[in-house]
Amino acid sequence: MASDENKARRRRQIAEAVWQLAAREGLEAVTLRQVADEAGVSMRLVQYYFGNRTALLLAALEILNEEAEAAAQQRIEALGNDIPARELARAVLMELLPLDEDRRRRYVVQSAYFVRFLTDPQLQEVARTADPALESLLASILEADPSTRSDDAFADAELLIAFAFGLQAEMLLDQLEVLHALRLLDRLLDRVLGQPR
Amino acid sequence: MASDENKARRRRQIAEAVWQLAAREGLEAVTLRQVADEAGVSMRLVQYYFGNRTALLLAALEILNEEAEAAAQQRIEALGNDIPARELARAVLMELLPLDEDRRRRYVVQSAYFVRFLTDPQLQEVARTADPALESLLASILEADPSTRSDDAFADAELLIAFAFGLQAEMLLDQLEVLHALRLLDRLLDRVLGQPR
DNA sequence: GAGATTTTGATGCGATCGCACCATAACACG
DNA sequence: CGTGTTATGGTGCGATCGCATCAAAATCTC
Repeated sequence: MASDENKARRRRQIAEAVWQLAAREGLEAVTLRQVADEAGVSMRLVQYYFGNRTALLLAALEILNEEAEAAAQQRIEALGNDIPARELARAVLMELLPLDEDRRRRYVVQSAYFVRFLTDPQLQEVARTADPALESLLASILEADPSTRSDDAFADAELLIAFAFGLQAEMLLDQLEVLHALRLLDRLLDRVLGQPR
Repeated sequence: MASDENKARRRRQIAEAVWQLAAREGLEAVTLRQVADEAGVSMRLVQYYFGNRTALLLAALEILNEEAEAAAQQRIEALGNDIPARELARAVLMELLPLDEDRRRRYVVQSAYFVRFLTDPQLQEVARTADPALESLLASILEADPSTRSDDAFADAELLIAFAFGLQAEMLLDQLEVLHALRLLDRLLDRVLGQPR
């Protein structure tokens, strides 16, 4: 039936309202009534599609993560296959930075969920199963680089990703300009992979 | 008058209740009634000492930051003056990690405020004026190290601190063990300062 | 012990919250 | 065309929120 994709579209539309509200006023402003207003639908519809508020917040996060991964993969694949490993690793790490309004909004929302993970034991499981694929991906990229002889590519990947998350937070706070952040990223890549030139 | 320090004690006691609640159930659970219960005083007293909820949250953060800085400074000064620059830098960075319950609770609370900074324009100023001293401190430590010839110690300091913040987040999520985090920190120090041995 | 300060109590007001109930409009499909 | 699923709107209930008001204890200070 076509109603399935209509259903998915509706859910996405409502989830988008959740993101918008969360990014603008925080997760505690994500009430059923505000979400309904933001999405331009009735509060009853939000209940119809997601049940209760907890389920709404959880589903909105899942949809956000799906779209984020799809967008990141698309942006990286657009670079082509024949770029140097260093450039590829750089692109993966840059994906974690709020370099446009889309990603900025996304990481603001993710930060809000991050804090909830720290106090809500029910959500804590979701956080743990979300990321480790990222480290593996980056590690495999680093290992494929002939010019790099790292004794532990996975450790380097973990190191780089932790650094990128730190940059992300400081950029969200407007403590760090884009160009400055990229300069630090390149500096770290130099230290970890060896000078490129 | 001695009432001034009594007043400060009372404010600290109530602020402590704010931290406890925020670390356990998040900042949105910090209501005047809950804070009063947690502190073992009447709600009226919380109003008496802090006025409204906004002022309470702001004051609780300021007191938290003051205590954090004092504790960090004390812990670092306890190391003595004659330790190598690398060890000193390592100690400064370790101070940013949740290595005991005190710091864990503190960084959970700070993370909650961090997210509020992203949406509350009134608080955004506080975030910007909080940290830059940390980078300067670490940069001066790095510069004092004769075995290090960095072209830009401040950039190295920024890099290391961003990385430490990333570690902090992953540790708070229990995605990273303490020993693993310290191994990554040492690995990065090797890359930035040069191998120690 | 008088006077100032600190602390508590009871209580109410308007607003908002999540959630549920009921009725009905729009639409798909045999 | 009738029937059943899907989608929508309106509305109220109990709970909680921040904040305020009026009054009075309890404690401290000199």
